[in-house]
Amino acid sequence: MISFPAFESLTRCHKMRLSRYFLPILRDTPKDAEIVSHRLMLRAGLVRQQSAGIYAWLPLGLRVLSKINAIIRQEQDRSGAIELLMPTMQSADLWRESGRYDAYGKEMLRIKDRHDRDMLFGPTNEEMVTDIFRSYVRSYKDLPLNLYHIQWKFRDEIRPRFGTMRSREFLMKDAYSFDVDEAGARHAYNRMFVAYLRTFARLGLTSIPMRAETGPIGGDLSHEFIILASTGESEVYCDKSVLDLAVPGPDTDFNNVEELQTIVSNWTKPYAATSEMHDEAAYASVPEDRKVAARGIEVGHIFYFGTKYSEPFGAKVTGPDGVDRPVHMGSYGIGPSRLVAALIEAFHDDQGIAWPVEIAPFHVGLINLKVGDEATDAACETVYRALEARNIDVLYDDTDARAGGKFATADLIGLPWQIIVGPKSLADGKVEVKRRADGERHVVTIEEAVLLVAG
RNA sequence: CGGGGUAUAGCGCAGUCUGGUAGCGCAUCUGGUUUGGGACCAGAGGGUCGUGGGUUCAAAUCCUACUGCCCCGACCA
Repeated sequence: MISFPAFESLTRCHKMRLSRYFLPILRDTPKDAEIVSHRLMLRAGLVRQQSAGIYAWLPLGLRVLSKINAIIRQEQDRSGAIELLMPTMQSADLWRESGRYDAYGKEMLRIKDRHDRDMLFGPTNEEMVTDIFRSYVRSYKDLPLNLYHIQWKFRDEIRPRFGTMRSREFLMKDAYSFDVDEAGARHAYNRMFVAYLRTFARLGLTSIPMRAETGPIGGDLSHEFIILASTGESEVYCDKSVLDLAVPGPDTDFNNVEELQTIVSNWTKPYAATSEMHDEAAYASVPEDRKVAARGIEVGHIFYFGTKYSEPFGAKVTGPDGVDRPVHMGSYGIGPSRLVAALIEAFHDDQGIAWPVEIAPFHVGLINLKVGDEATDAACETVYRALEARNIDVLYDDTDARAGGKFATADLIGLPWQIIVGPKSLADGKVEVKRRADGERHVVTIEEAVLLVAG
């Protein structure tokens, strides 16, 4: 099977000249944007609003989204999930089978095709994936199975707001697990739990799993993954000790039931709940100096729902005893388009965005302070080619703008490293390297600069 | 869905009360002077004033209907 990271590395362009790029920077803040991530996404040319809660992803924003998706894919694949791609448009008949065509209400965007058939823009895919499953899978030997896709969803929110944080059209990674019994489903749940911890950590985020509403099934198998941010929509309460837990490493054995259960148990032991699930009595027993009451952004949600869909859909497998049983299912969602906004909430300062290295749209911004000058042009070309040779993503500012404007743009779009080439340092054969996150600068030779940013 | 706003050049706004044929800043283009943290001078281009209907000699401006967008509340990756 061709893995997506390999596919993406074939198509990704590693270098770009700003003079030839499409990067519409806004100097002024559009008045609609209330929260900092929304402002910066518009100003840095990541997205453009096309309608209420509907956004076009501009080239720089798409690069970030793609990098997030690549990390999500790697961790989903590592945990044993398998990617497919289901359509955005779905037939209403499928949703009538589960009873959700009526139950979903106005949040579902309903459409009629030319033959007057009832269609809808999918807000989620439980029905469709269950239909796919029941069409092909007959035996317990084919389980466990976890199918996921990354696809656009539409939920006709009453009031979309906060840019891509709460949009109507949004990208979602949704995974669906199928197991022969509840014990198997619990292990499937734990696999996703660990995959999520790893995914958010790789994105540079500290995520906290919190008990969430379980719906009709009950039990303890639903968690929201929350990152702390003052602009978050959720009120959260937790025991600070959860922040010190070690994230499971890449060598985690996802087939080892005990190992995963131990990890999940450790992570769910400290108190952590959103306001809906908050238990004052339990919170009161958390030592005073470890209490955290804050706001958070929900970036992931996992839950087990047993046979809620498999039963009405007749999604059964034949067990070793020859008896057919409906499969036990769970679903697991991450919102990449929301994550872009959440990441900016977590990584910005007064000058603009400061992307974590893993998901920065480019790794390096190469700034030519005197375009047209033979020496600076030549030095920049040398750096540009050296970075290209090492497959380091570079955005080369070869425009003839003034120094101040270039610095402002570079800080705004927030690439992790800036290599600044100007006559001043070049007089000594040096260039300047600036780390965006903390502003630390080094005046070094070109060779040293390339090594420095290469890490 | 209820409440409150708003709609004039790519962005931010003035002009509306008191009707007379559209302006400012930024951005863009041209020329010049500049050039290490968002320069300066001179010139230029760009607008069915959200849409439809109405009043009037005349509508961005008054009346009316509609629509888009934003904000505040209850639901959600």
